[in-house]
Amino acid sequence: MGRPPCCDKIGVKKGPWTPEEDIVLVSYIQQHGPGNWRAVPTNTGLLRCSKSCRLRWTNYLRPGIRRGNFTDQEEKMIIHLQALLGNRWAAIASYLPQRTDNDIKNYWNTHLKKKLGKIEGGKGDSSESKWISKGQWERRLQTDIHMARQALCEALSLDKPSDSAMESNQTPLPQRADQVQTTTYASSTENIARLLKNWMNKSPNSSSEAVSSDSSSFNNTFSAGLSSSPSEGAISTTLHSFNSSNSESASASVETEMDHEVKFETQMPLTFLEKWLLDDAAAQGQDGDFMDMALGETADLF
DNA sequence: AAAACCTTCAACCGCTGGGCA
DNA sequence: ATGCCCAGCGGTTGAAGGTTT
Repeated sequence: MGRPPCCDKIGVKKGPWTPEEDIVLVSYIQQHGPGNWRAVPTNTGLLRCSKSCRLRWTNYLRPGIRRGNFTDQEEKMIIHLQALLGNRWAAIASYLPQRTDNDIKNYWNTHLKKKLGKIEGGKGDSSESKWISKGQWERRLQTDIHMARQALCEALSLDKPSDSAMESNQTPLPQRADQVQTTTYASSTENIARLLKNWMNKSPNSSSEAVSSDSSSFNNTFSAGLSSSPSEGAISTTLHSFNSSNSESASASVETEMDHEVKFETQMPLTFLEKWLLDDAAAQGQDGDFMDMALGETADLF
């Protein structure tokens, strides 16, 4: 009874991914773009189920992922959004395009929950219980509507040539509109270079000098390191073509993420979000307590 | 030095909902 | 209208590394 497994368990590998597997997956997506995950194990020869491939890509190999410590701003935003949306990590992650939902979820469970727990401990009741008592689903629904509206606005504004967010070149990172491709390229390069670096370091035959996280040297490394791979032909394609094919044939979600990334870096999303939420609440004139609760509680924490 | 305990996070599991025949 | 397939999501697990005793 029950739902059959997504893939037959026989011959399906589980556990941590090896650099070799990563490279095969990346090279496949390089050619075909993300999506149609069902076909990925068949076409690549990877002994992984489609879910595992998708997860590996979205949580680790996807371009634009930032790893490491969360900034104060990111932390505040997560707390903020969690108060508004609950444990809807994918929705929260859409406002932190450099972070995966899995990362945010882990960070919440390992860091923020404790942090909040300490602070809330002195206050008595938890914010969660408040939520339930105040009609959580109605509010979530409202938030969903707001999010949809915002997404539409953003989508429409992308077509405008003079987006103020795009004009900013004061950030240290290359984030102008004409540099988005470069950024994407660098990000994916960094991800893959990192895994290659680890791979090379682990390999007794390899020289650590051969690998650099510098994107300019990556292509050489990439082809050199893979000359014995079974899918050499696919892999020898440059990452530049990966980037361009990705941007052309990849799913809309990837493009949206890139667009989010540009805006995130240049526009202080927390204030933007707050303004949006406050404006909306004020316009409706019926949810002041909701905003007070969401913003007030998190504001106290810092 | 080593055992016990704790923390982190990558990966898995199972459920849900949308698309399609 | 119905059932199947698939992608996506959130909760959970467990291995690995770090810290404490």
